[in-house]
Amino acid sequence: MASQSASSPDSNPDSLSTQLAARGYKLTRPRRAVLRVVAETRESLSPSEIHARAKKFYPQTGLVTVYRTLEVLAECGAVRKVHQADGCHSYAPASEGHAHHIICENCHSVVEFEDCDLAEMVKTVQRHTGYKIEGHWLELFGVCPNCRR
Amino acid sequence: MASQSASSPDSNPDSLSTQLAARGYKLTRPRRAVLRVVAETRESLSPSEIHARAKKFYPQTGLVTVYRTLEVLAECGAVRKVHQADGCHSYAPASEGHAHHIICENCHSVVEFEDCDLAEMVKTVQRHTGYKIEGHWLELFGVCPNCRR
DNA sequence: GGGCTAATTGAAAAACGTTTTCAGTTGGGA
DNA sequence: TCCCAACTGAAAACGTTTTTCAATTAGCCC
Repeated sequence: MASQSASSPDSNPDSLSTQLAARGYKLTRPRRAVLRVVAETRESLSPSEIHARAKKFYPQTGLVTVYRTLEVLAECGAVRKVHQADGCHSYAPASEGHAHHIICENCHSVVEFEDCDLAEMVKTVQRHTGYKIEGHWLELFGVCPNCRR
Repeated sequence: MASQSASSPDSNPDSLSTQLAARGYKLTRPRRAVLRVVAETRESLSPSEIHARAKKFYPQTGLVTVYRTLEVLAECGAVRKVHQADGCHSYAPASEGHAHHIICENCHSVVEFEDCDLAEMVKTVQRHTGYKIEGHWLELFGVCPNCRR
């Protein structure tokens, strides 16, 4: 079942805050700013885009702190790095557990989905190549409902 | 059916050469050097690794030219950018047509495979999200036969 | 084979994105 | 309120990629 990232329980700023606190991280102003940016977006954003937006909430926010906060959020699983043709330098909100992204080629909006049954394919490929397959990585590209109009 | 990249017809230096010529590219010494490196490897290599190896064949080869040649080769479909956890800065030999890579987490060796039947999944995801899905991108991670020993 | 010309080259410099360093600041428990 | 480890931003360091430019070279034409 697919779910809108921006409205999933885990990218809600409150639950993110408590999740950080639970892991012993302090809830500082710049972190709050980055959290808000991530929670409010439906697009994948580069660190510097996130920095620009975070400054609207807390103008002193430094780019360095954005990098550090993204690292923490990725560790918590709240964001995921998104890999695109032009590089792998943006982050998208993510909910818990195994999930993949669909990215709109037009507006970069991102939606998560979980239906990825690759078991059959993995078996075949293992048989053909002799590799022991331990993980996979899948992204879909397309056009979102908004941009189709 | 899976195929060893290094032995596929398209990463063979000769056919690569004629392919370049067909597109109006000149066959210069540094390009030959990069071609040989790509044709001979079974791993995914970063531009600077490729540069280091290319210098064995033509010592004057500049790193800039490696970047430029990789761009040309990617355009011809002879190499593909490989995306890994630590970044997306390496290239793997690629044969023609739609294919994906399996990358060994231990030695970075790369094998291609073509069995990717995602049609069913794509249909489901389209229904659930409203996105019109136009492409996908899949990489498998695992341990190659050599490293399993 | 020799010469011509556009494509290609390497070195240096610029431009990026990311990480490290460090002295000063701050969140949140005692 | 005080205290201290966690955290911060500015500056500098760093590695990768791109741009610039004068010199070189591949391959066509004669």
